[in-house]
Amino acid sequence: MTHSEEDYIKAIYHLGGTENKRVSTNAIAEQMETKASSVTDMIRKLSEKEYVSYKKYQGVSLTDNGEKKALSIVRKHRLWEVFLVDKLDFSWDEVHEIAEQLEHIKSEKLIDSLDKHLGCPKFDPHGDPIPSKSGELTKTTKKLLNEVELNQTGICVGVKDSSAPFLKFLDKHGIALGDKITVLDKEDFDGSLQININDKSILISHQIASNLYVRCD
Amino acid sequence: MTHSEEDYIKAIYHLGGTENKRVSTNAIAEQMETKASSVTDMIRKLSEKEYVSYKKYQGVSLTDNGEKKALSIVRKHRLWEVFLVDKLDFSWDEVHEIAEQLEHIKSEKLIDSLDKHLGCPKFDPHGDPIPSKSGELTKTTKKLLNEVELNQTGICVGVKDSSAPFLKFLDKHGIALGDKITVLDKEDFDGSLQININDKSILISHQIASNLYVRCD
DNA sequence: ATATATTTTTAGATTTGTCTAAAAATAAAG
DNA sequence: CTTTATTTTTAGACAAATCTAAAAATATAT
Repeated sequence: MTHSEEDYIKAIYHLGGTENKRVSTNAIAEQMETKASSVTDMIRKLSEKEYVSYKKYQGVSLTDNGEKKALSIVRKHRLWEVFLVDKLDFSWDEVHEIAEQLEHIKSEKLIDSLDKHLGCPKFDPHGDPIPSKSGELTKTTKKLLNEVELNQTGICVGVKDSSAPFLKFLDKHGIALGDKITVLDKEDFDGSLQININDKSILISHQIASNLYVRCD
Repeated sequence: MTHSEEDYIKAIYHLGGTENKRVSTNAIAEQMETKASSVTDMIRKLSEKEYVSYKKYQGVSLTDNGEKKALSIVRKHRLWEVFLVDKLDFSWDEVHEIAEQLEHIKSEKLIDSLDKHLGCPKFDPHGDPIPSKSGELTKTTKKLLNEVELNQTGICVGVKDSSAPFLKFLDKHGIALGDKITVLDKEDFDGSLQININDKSILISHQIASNLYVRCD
């Protein structure tokens, strides 16, 4: 399987082109920053190889085989992200591009060993689940902090707004990736939240809360 | 710089096509398991990009720029080999193929971090020196054990014969990669060697000695 | 429902890296 | 110093992945 074929499979997967949902040619073209005509060509090839089911003008969806392939690529991508953050001290927002390259390295033993070396992590640095070797996904929803219910606890796994000012704000108030956050109170008036983080209780605005992703297992 | 271009540069480097020594088209073709005509084409391109100096029918040699590039690729290759052996518990004879893929990953920060993470190693698992970031090579000769002088000490860094029987022999007699070996005596009669290894003194045949590489710093 | 707009596909061209087969240059041998 | 053999280069073709421009199918709007 080609580097490029893998990229297409992954794109279709991320657009949700699985379990009977069909994905349009244009959507894939946009996702991959290429032209629709190129997409049609590649889809033809993937269809012949039975990674996708394709009907002219009706879009594509992954076959079982294609989805398995997609999950294996996603697994590699996310494991490498964990490696970069946990072992090489990259910050979670600079690993994507490199993982995009590393995910194409071909060696089953390499991925198995890497997985063990990292302690078989279940989530990547952005809080997204890592598919198991057999392709199972831990189905946990990552949600915005303002959607978390009262007295529930979540782990901070990412940001929606990744602008420098926002990241600086988080840094200043001691909110970091991996921190455990409990929602103590919700103000009806302006939607601001009283939260517990690192054994301190602080008040944060709705705008902050609606840009912070947490995972509640 | 393309994946393929990098492969050619590396091949020329390994054939010694540096410092005024020219390498023949056929030699490159053989090394890369491709055809001479393909080599000519690629050499043209590399010549235009000034990575090699090329005169028709006279072979090629790397320019300063090309050599720098080659050293950077070799550096990546060998650092990844160390990673695979030291961190992922690969054995030193199964890492080459994977490192061949990993050496093409593009990220300066990645290699710098990897280097630090591994403790800035000076040699790869085969005993070959790892070029520094600026392209300097520790010039130590790796030699066969039977070429080591009396009372000199070397570190076991590889084998010439990598057949299963030989590796089994080494295992059985407790000779492993990284072991310190001192040559205590040489028998004129049959060339066998009395060596000290792991605080034990043993006698090994010339045939064994002439298939074991050591590094004497 | 018919005209218009959008999406998707086709047809033909391009680039990269490769190949085969034939021609040209160099090296080796008598 | 010719003739033969080897090496290297050219010429032309091919597969992969892409693009542009035009045609075909589908969707939208009045």
